[in-house]
Amino acid sequence: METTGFARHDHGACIRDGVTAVAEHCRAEGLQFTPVRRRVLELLLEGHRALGAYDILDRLREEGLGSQPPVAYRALDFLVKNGFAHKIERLNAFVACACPGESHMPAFLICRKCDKVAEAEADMREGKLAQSAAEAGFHIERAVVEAEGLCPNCSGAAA
Amino acid sequence: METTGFARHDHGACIRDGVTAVAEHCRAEGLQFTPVRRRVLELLLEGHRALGAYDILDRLREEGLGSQPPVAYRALDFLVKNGFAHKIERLNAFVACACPGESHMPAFLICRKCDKVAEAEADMREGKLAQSAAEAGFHIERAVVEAEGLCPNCSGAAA
DNA sequence: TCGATCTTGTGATAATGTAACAGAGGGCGG
DNA sequence: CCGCCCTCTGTTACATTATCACAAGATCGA
Ligand SMILES: [Zn+2]
Ligand SMILES: [Zn+2]
Ligand SMILES: [Zn+2]
Ligand SMILES: [Zn+2]
Repeated sequence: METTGFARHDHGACIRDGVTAVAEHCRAEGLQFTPVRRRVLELLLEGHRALGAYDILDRLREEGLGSQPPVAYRALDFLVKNGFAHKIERLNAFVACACPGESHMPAFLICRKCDKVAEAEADMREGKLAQSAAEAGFHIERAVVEAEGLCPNCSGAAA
Repeated sequence: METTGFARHDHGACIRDGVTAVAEHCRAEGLQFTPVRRRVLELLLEGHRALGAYDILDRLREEGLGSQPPVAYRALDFLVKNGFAHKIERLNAFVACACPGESHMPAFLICRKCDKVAEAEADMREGKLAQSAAEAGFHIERAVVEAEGLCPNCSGAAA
């Protein structure tokens, strides 16, 4: 149950660890962790915030790593397909995965004030919804769970 | 716990009841249930499926009710804002609400084969996710819950 | 009737996402 | 070394989804 992102933590290590974990997974599975893909992952890890594809593309362009939409989308597709990042449907934006490589059903807590995003575990195949889905004969395979509200920092300040 | 849409039911009544329920709510609250808004609601009720804004716009155009995107988006905004319809973020599409007017936290079961959508209740303010969110100090206000899988009809056929 | 307010018509444009194809590069059997 | 296959990249063009801005019409109560 990862809910870092709101809590204070060593964020430098957070980025380094995220990148090296993905690098190792790629090595282990024969995936190519190319410069563009690495850089996009770093950008996603940078702020525990969701970034739009075009935000990322702007950064890549500044750094000479690519200038056309497909460059950003391809890197993001790679990261999402391999479980190193997730798409936040509500925001049309992307975040780095908190536990890369492990297959899971992620849920997200999105602060509407500071836009930070934390990842949590929410297996929708159990719980009340799953139960009534099962009663209706519906078989849940995947689920998008995106909760919006106020993070601890902002709910204090906004009071 | 509404999971109609997959079950066989009197769909003619389903549409009529949906429209009249919304009409009454509008009357009670002084909202204008204009022809475009009514027609968009009918279209959404038609198939228990999510329709894109441009699908709706095409239908409106055929019927002479409007031809430019804002026409469709404004009607949809009205319906969503007043709880008569919901947006399915995963599909960038819209469905009629199953219990119009009542304030609720809807969840959706989306069949990946036949594209039908059923609405269920899933108050994310209780349950495991809410609990760990609370532990992290996060206050959930709204939630997008969209489960994808196979509906009873399709899971039999697809086996 | 008058004005305030909500609704609609319409053209333009922004934001997000894909298709298609040519070229660069690296491993690998010949 | 060469040519083949494969993945990744560069680029053009395009498709889809959504919003802005402003004028005109409809509604409703004072
Ligand atoms: Zn961090
Ligand atoms: Zn916050
Ligand atoms: Zn029905
Ligand atoms: Zn189905």
